Amino acid sequence: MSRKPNSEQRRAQIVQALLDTMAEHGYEKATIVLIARRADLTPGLLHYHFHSKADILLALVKALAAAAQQRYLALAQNTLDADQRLKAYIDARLGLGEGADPGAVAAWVVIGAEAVRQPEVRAAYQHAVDTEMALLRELLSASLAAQGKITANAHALAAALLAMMEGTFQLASAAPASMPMGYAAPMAAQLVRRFIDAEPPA
Amino acid sequence: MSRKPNSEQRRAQIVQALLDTMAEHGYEKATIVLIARRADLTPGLLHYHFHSKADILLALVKALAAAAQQRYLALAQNTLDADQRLKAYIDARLGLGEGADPGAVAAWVVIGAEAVRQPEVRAAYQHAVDTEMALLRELLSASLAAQGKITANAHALAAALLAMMEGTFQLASAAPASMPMGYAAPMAAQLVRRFIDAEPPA
Amino acid sequence: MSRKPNSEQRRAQIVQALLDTMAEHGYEKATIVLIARRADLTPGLLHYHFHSKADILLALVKALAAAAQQRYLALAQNTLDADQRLKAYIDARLGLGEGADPGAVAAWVVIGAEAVRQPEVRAAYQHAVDTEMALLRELLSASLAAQGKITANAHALAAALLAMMEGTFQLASAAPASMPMGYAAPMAAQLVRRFIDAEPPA
Amino acid sequence: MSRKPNSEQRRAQIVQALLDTMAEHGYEKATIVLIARRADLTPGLLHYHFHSKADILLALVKALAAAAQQRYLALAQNTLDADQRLKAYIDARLGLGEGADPGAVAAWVVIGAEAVRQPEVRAAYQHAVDTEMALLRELLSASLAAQGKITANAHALAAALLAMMEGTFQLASAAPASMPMGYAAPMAAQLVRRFIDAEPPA
DNA sequence: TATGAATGAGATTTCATTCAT
DNA sequence: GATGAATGAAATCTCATTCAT
Repeated sequence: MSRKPNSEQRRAQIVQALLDTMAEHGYEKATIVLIARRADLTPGLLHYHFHSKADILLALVKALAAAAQQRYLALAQNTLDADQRLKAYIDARLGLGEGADPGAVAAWVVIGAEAVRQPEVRAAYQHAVDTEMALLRELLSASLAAQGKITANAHALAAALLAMMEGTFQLASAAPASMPMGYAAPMAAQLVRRFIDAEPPA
Repeated sequence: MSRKPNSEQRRAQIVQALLDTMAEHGYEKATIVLIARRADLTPGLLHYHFHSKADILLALVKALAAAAQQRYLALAQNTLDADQRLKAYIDARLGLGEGADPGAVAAWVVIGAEAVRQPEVRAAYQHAVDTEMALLRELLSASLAAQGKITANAHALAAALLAMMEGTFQLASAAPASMPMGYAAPMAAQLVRRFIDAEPPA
Repeated sequence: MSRKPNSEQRRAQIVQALLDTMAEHGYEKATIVLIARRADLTPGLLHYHFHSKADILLALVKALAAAAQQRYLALAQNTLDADQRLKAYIDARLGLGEGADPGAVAAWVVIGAEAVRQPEVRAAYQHAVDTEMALLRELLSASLAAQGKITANAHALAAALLAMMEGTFQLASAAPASMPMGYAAPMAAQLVRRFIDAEPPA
Repeated sequence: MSRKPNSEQRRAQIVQALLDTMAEHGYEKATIVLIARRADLTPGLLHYHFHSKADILLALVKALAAAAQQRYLALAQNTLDADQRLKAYIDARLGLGEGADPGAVAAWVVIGAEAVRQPEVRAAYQHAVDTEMALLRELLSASLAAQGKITANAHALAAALLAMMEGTFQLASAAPASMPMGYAAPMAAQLVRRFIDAEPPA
């Protein structure tokens, strides 16, 4: 409201700088000075725009969650059939599109670990997970229903798929050399497909 | 005359204290003082037995990897058939047995994030991942072969399954409230089972 | 709007405080807290202006070397004849003028010992020695030439004179009670004088 | 007296280890563990044979001073004439013989710096300097007298020569690359020779 | 808004010395 | 004599946060 015009831009700039710095150094070693340097700002200014370093992290978690939500909305707009939407979703998350921003992926992994100990981060992380779970469940239920299958296992299947996604991020960030390239999206799609095919009819 | 060395037990004690402390506070906030207090030792003694805090972490990574390897060996001894061995493996990793040590799981998640930025941790983490991948691939290949299926996709399937496991640990540690309980092991088993069933014959 | 930088004066202040503290306690016992106290600053601030304690030492070495260089320039400006310049130089270094800052002399002695083990200090120390050697050689060559003597031994003579100077500093700092007072400058001048007189003509 | 047979040998072993370690790391960084390792002993044993680390240093200073004294006695035994004895002394101190143990030279330089701040070391250092001064003065007086010269300046000349020696050690240890090789002994001898030659007759 | 110096709490690490065995 | 673990004090360094300008 009373913020000067460039405030929002500054905040975004700082949040992005935290993302970049965290992907490289982790959260604790992403010092205010390093973040400021990356953002091409001065340390003092970061505390003008954010109350604390933890606040920047929180803003980042929310920004990443919002970006995911955004991708969902873009996806939901298309009036594709259920199977195509599910396929598109998996590709968006695990395909080359996601791999195109390894920094965000690494930052997300670091955030996941911070969620283990920081209650506020955990809350934001859980909220993002809940949102994603709801979306996934919806996509899977629709796909199951379209095949005339029971939807009772949609929840558990969504959880397994989400875990696979999070684990893929983890492994891509921490052990890229050990994983076969490009395996994730097609294999996930096929696992889901065959699971659905084998489900009993409704 | 001379004093009896007790380094090995002290080191184990310290490593265990790091595990406990890390599970609760993360790596950076697991200070030497906290670790020492948990181990009921003085801070100086930690640096007598380990060169640095990073060294304790490295020892922990190796200990956890060795423990996993140990579970594999125990498993391999049993002369179960391929399917039973695969099922037992998944249960051991994702079932209640694994859940019985949530501390180790949380520590592993934190280690995964540290691997993003610490080269030496990354190397040890990757080694553990490689070992696990090799084991998983062997189990899956055997199961596929036993069904008379092609084994070409064993590698990608192993990667997907490993990702699902790592992601399950992550979600169990950081967003336990959001996940359906006990979903992981049976759902993973079923996904793999149906995938294998749908593979073409060799 | 923005704050005016004062780093240069702070750095000089800190370097001077290290000099004072080192002259009294040596390098290792010149702790950050002691230096800060002497400079009337907080310990943290020292690390804001210098990366490490070793960096302060390096700055001190360079400052002392620069001060010596400065004295040379002031000396060179005077258009005295060769003999007078040489005499003035020896007096400036070994006479009461130099003795007027026993702190700097003691600090220089301590630096010489640190140069034995710290490569970066050694490099800076060597550079100072090289500069001094070049100057001395020039002064001696001019004096020899003015007398019509060969200048082949100017280098070795310069080395001997420099050694005498360094040793005088050492003895003045570590064993002042054992040395005859005020012997250094006149005796050095006379030794050089008689050496030159006895050199063969060019 | 009541010490066990190997005590003296152990002490010598430890003192030598301090010398070696100090030459490389300086006094403060020559830790008990490093010294013990160099002596192939255990840390605890060092404090059995010496009350404190400072005590080992003191023993080292005395050992080095005694070794110099020893060289004097060996020298004095020879019934050379005054000039030859002086020449032999300078060679023994500054010639290749001395350069053959650069470790002892470096240790002596470090001791000189420690003498700036440690009273007990200073006392021992001064005693060594006094002894050396007395010897030098005697040699110079004898040489002057043998030439029929006045001996009034023997003290100041001895001081200058001692300073040159100490400075040579300093420069050889801290700036070896900057000094002409082998300059020290012949140049010192020549400086003294020409000084004496130019002295007035008694 | 913006700067950058300044603070102070706290972290890791070092190490002489002690001491039970 | 000998060992090596243990202690505790102290050192360097880090860094989020504050604040005068």
